[in-house]
Amino acid sequence: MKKRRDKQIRAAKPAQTRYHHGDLRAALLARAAQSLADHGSETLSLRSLAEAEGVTVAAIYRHFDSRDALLSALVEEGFASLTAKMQVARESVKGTGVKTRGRAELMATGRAYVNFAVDGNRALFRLMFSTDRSDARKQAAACDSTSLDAFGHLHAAASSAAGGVEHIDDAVLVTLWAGVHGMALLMIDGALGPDPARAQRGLDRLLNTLADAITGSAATSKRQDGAGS
Amino acid sequence: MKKRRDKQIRAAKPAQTRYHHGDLRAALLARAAQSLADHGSETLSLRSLAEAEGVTVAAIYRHFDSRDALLSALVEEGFASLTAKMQVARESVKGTGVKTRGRAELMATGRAYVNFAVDGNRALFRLMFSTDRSDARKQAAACDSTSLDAFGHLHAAASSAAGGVEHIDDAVLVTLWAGVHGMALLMIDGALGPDPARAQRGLDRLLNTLADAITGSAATSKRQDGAGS
DNA sequence: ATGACAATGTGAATAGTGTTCACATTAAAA
DNA sequence: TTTTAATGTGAACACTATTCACATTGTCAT
Repeated sequence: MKKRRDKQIRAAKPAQTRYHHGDLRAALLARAAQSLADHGSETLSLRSLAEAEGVTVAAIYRHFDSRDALLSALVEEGFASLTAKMQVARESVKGTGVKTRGRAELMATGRAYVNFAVDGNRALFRLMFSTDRSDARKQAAACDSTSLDAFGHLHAAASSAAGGVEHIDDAVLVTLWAGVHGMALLMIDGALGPDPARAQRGLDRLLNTLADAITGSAATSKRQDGAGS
Repeated sequence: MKKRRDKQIRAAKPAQTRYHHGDLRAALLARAAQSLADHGSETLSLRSLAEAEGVTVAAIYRHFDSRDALLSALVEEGFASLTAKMQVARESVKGTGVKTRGRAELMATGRAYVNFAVDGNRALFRLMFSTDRSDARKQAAACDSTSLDAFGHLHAAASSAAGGVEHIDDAVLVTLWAGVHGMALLMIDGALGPDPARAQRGLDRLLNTLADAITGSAATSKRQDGAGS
């Protein structure tokens, strides 16, 4: 069977057949995001998008230069959403003790990174870090701004974990990013098996280990907090 | 510009126009692997593959059920190659001291994982961990066998690092896998910037930190070995 | 209000794609 | 040698993205 680009995205609302749609660009993005979440990025056709919106394919090209451009717009939204979620997670950490609060911030931020990817944004997350879209301009810009925003939040959280101290070793930050990034992708791809608790334990261990490395404390091998159930 | 599935894969050798190709399946796989490395997985067309091999598109379907099935065959080759490289790397570690040798094995295995992905297998590596190919059967099998082979090598290396037969905590292993996996993908996607040394330092720090966590030793924050120069 | 103009949507056409099918050719088995 | 299974061919089908000349509409200055 051929992997069709899904035809029946959603039946369009009546849309009193007026010539101009009103806000087509936003509508297309919303429906594309839905289709992306439902069926992945490869099977996402401009034709079905247009049909679902009660509009012609060519109309899409008044708002996006190409299919890749539309995907890039979704990616941009995705990065904004990711950084927002990380920020919210970090700021919503209550706690008095400086050290324990820093660790909690680090863990909340890391969990937010992974949860964003796993909770309803699997295909989007993969797309966000895929470089083979043809518009390298957007990608370069994204790498220097949006993507690094996420990195910035990890950096800030790590700083808090270090007790507000500046200048966290870059190698540690890269390790942190790689850890949460890899965990997110392994979970998305189902490589860790069907048990979600396994990934959860792994993530907690990862963040605790890195928090220990950052604060310089030791004897973390037996740590279990946060993984409780 | 449309993202064409590349037309000019390679001019076919004369191929004395005999009706039967001889070993079409292998030839297709080889050329597909080349195209994958050169231009990514999305732009890989059966038509160009067939043309390059001096054969008709339909002939491909005598050897593969679908395009996805061909890609899955490449994925299988990829996992075999990855695990082989990991094994070679781990076995080629010389050393007398039990502890230092274990650590060296862990680092060699982890580096092999990342190097496989980065050195000429970028698109393949992404494909290997992509779940949206339609043949879920192969994927499930791959998850239970080939993919877990790689995990097995990480496990063995971690065991060595622990100084022998110890029972390594699964959460630590997952952390290890996530770390090298994420590092590989961040490097592939260029998220770490143009400086390769940065990723190298990050990877070394990651592996050292995890080796410390496994052996239970402490005070590793200042460790620098392996990241030399 | 009216005209000019830019924004937006339409159809049709082009070129490329995976997949299937009846048929042709060849190698291997009986 | 005859039969049979494997392999390759051409032509279709149903998709896809992209582009183009053209039609319709909202907006803004006159």
